[in-house]
Amino acid sequence: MVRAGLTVARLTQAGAELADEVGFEQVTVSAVARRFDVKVASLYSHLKNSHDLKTRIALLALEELADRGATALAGRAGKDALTAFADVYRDYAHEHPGRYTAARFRLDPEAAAASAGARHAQMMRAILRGYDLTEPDQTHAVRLLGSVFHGYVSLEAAGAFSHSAPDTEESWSRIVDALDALLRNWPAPAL
Amino acid sequence: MVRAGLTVARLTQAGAELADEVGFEQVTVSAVARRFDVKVASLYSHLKNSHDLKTRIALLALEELADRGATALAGRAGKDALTAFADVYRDYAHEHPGRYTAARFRLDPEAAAASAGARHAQMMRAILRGYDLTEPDQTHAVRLLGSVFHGYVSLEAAGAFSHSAPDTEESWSRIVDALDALLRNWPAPAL
DNA sequence: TGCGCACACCTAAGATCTTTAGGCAAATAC
DNA sequence: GTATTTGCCTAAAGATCTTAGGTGTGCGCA
Repeated sequence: MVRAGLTVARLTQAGAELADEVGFEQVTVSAVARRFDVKVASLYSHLKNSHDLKTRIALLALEELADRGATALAGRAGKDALTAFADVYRDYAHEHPGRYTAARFRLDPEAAAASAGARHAQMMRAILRGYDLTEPDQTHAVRLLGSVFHGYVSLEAAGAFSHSAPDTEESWSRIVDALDALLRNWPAPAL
Repeated sequence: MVRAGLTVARLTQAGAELADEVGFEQVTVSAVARRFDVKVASLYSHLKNSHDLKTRIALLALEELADRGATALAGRAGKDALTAFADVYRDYAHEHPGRYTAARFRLDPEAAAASAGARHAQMMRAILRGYDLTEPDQTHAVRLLGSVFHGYVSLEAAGAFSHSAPDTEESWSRIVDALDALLRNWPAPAL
């Protein structure tokens, strides 16, 4: 019989495609096996288990997202950088909804440490260099940016904004504008 | 044999408790049946299917959250209202992680329409009455608030902030302060 | 108080997914 | 060209979901 040429990388890739097509929740070891026209058990020489597959897809998505972020940030600063980076998140989520969901998959500590998570945080800090924030405030701002990007994209994907005007495109750009304004006038700690 | 006294409400409640104990992902029709010491098939006279159960838990969580929000908002305005409402979200997520996850379960349109989603939006609009925003900007601001609350709480729950100082408590209050400042100085549309 | 009916819960069974154990054949190594 | 590695397979057990059809309980009503 002809071998299918399974590798962890190809399985992960296929899982990511599957996620975009049918949703990350529906990604199963069986479904991936079907896609390679191979018996389910065969995947277990490459993957530890189902959770392992999902973790790998999550790590792939985080890498891709970080790569796009890095590209977007190159040669940009200030509001320009902020906008470009924000759009990377939203565009990625639109193009790859399943992968984006995967990127928010709860990773166990070891996986998290090996993930591109740190790169994401560093890029946000790089953006903030264009604004005038003291060190502790920078951390707060990083968390705010992460929250807004992640929150907006999630809610939009969940359809939370889909039943009200105006369109989400406009809200997005107005919100990014607002964040820029906020970062330029970050308030001092309350008394 | 003694009847267990199954009702949709009790099943939903049990599912919600289970979600908080072992995570929303682990909530299964079988697990709920086990909790009532009843055969799995028995639940299918009360529930349409597994998805139905999850939807009901999600609706329950959204109601509870809206109730708490309404209580918090009573007699408050401005920043006071904003802070109280924000804390409702975060506290609920801490107290009931499984339910909070459930609240973000993707609802089909009919379920969404019957959900407390509209109450949430209305409460946010009520908060914004304490700030001076024109109508379209109010919508953008509602979306921003939703994004930040949801995003922050999700990322915190996912452990995204757990490996860096300062503590998440402080970031949270500084971020709410920042939102207040932003709402008081909402920028005009970019040219 | 007793009768009948509705329905609450059950048994049975098929389908899908996960995971492990052990086997055969194809690729690779010498 | 043989030997070894290893990729993929068969087999099997356990879990979940879901449907179909059966039985006894408890309530409404006479």
